[in-house]
Amino acid sequence: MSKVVVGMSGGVDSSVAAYLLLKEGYEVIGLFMRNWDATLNNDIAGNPTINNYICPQEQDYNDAKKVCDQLNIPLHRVDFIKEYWDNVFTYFLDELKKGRTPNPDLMCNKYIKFDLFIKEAKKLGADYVATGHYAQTKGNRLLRGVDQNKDQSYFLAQLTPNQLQNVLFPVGKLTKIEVRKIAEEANIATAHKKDSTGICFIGERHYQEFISNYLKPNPGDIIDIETSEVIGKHNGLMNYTIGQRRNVGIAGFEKRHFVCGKDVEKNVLYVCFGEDNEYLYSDSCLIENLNFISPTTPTFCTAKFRYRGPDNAVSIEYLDNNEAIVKYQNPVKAVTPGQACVLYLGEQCLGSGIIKEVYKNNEKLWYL
RNA sequence: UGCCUCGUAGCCAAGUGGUAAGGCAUCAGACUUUGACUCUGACAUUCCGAUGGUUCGAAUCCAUCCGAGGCAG
Repeated sequence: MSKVVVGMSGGVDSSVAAYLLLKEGYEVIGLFMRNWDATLNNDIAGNPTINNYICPQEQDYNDAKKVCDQLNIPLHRVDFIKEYWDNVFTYFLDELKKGRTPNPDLMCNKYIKFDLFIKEAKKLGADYVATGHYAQTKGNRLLRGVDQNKDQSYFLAQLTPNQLQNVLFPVGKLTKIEVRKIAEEANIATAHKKDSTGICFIGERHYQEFISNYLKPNPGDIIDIETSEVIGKHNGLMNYTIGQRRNVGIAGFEKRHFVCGKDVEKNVLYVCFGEDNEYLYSDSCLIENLNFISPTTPTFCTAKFRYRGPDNAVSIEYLDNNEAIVKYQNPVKAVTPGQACVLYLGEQCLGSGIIKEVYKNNEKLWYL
């Protein structure tokens, strides 16, 4: 009988994953991992649960334990708090300092869930490793999850084929509604638990307050990129991303404002007005850390520039150093350095790169 | 000092006699394993710089005062 270690997060998806694997006849072992400790990590300001009697990570463990008891499978536990800090959170902060918009969850999957976690699972004798991700594997290829609305392949697009070897995503062929239904019918304890959101393992936070625990505020000017007028003060470039409208702190203008750029040297935040302002659009970008999951490297495919963003038709020019130029068929709004450009061919997720520079009419956008 | 303009919620800003548009911000919520984006709802209950007056009735007309800016000097 094949042995599969399931990453139990304490949510419905991994609970149902374990349940389904049991029904399929696997020997199932649960493994819970904890990667964030608010006290150790000085996560104080903007933490809504800091004063709770029981912290959310422990509550999640208790939920995972409850489910494993129900399913009559063992639950092991491992802490990667230091590793998460070193590999994911440090990267996150470094990127912010550069004025970019990092995506920590991609790195979490690359360095923690599909690396350290898998190694831990192997120590437990795993033939396979499973998680509750909405994605599908085909051999060591990656496919989108069937539920278009929940598809999480975007977050997995920095994994290597090797990392996807012997990985199972049991809920990837289901919709969220079906997963909830299965959980209900099987009376699984987490059947009605709310979906988790926010940075994985950290949770929802008041973003600016959360960051203030780690990066000092650094106020500077907000400038209207079209008139060069100073129209306000920002409290640190790390608090803003391209395309952002809320929490910018300026008001009194006819049209809606959007963040369209930042200058780390001058400590300036650029904004523009109107939903379709030209400064928000680009027609190509340079990506780095190009990672291919698929063995084929096509010239034409589609690309997502943000999680849950639309698929855009693109063409690709491959360069050296794991870099490539991605040209979009139509201009795209708010393509942001630091975010992942994830490439798809139909349902297959080909791989991804991290957006490094953004261009329009063959010129690098000076304000990004 | 003479003359002129203006003073509406946190910020812009309609409304010039009939009983306070709208936008932005903010707050709450939906959506969401990245900071978004998007969507929904709330948001000046005697109040429109202050005080008097005209009027059935004024933020809208008149007077004075306070405050901001401009022209002349």
